Amino acid sequence: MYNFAIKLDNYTFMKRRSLRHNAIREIITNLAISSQDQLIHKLKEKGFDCTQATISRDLKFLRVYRVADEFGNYVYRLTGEVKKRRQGRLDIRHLTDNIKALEFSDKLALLKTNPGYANSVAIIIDQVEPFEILGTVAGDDTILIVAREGVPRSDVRESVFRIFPGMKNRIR
Amino acid sequence: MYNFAIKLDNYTFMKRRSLRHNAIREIITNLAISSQDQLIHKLKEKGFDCTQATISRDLKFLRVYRVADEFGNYVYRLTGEVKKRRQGRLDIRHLTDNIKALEFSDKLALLKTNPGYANSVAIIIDQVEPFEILGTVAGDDTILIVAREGVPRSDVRESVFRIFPGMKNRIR
DNA sequence: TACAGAAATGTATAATTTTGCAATAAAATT
DNA sequence: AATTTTATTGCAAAATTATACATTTCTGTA
Repeated sequence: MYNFAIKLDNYTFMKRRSLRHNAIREIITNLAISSQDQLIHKLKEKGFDCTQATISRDLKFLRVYRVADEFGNYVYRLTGEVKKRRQGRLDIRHLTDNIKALEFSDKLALLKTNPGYANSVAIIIDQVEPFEILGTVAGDDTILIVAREGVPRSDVRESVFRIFPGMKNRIR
Repeated sequence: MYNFAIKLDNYTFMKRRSLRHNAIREIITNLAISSQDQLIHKLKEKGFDCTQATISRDLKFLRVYRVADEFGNYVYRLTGEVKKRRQGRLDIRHLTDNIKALEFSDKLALLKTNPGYANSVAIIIDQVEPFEILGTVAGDDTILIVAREGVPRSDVRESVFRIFPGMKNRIR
């Protein structure tokens, strides 16, 4: 008699390492862990006893990484995890440095930025709410600016320049 | 005479740090860098001279992280970098679960997702390159889908459903 | 220009992570 | 079961990264 389907909901037969890996996944998705030592302690609470070296290998195996969060603290993340929205203090000058071009096509204005900056730049524009601008849609490195009906390009351009004064200096 | 397209390729007025940040982005997207010392050397080749401490701060600022690659080596990655993950059933399934609505306005289609998922979903659409869809712009929770000229809404809808079959079951 | 405050950086050091190697445990083979 | 092979782990040291503090550079203003 053979087994054709093997059920694995019983953790009893799982290897110790696999169990620990699962525990690690669970811990770092629910808690803000910023060092392997912290992880050791949380694991101990769950009954897993191991050294920091083992954790290091586990994290390597699981492709877990450590990255700065929005508050400037380091946290561990699972690969492929969806990143959270970023809010907070944004430096106009810094953002301006990452704006590459302002172009027009029909009634749309496109603000090109360095990769990853579109959202931050668009947030500023949205906060200012210039009369000339109806709304924006930000991708990764491009912002689509929709002008209010009847507003000419030059006005849109000026309103953007009003928000990011540094841009003017970089036009040749 | 007006400028309708404004180019900003003059980096002269950019802060030193911003320039270095750009260089770092470029280096780690193109090369497999596994330590900050390696990065220092590559930066030196590009004319940026700084210490490891500065790099550490730069990487923290840029939300760059280090993770094990498929060969067991550590490499630096940009946050939000496009992953060349296999496009398996599970991924599609998971993403579909995070799609909330498909709406139309004039010639534009808007795909609403849960926060943070717009980019991942848009990447899939871009990869498939359906004939009906000219391109997409992804924000945080909204994707703007631009249809090819003359393509009716129903065709756009069908092409989206073809990519995310699970949608049909959930969206009326 | 001179000055005050803020931002960026280097130095030295602390904190943290990674790894070679030996020991142990687990799995496979005979 | 005994033996061999492979995988996992701890220990200690090396490698790497983060940060406190001092110094320099930058920015805006009088």
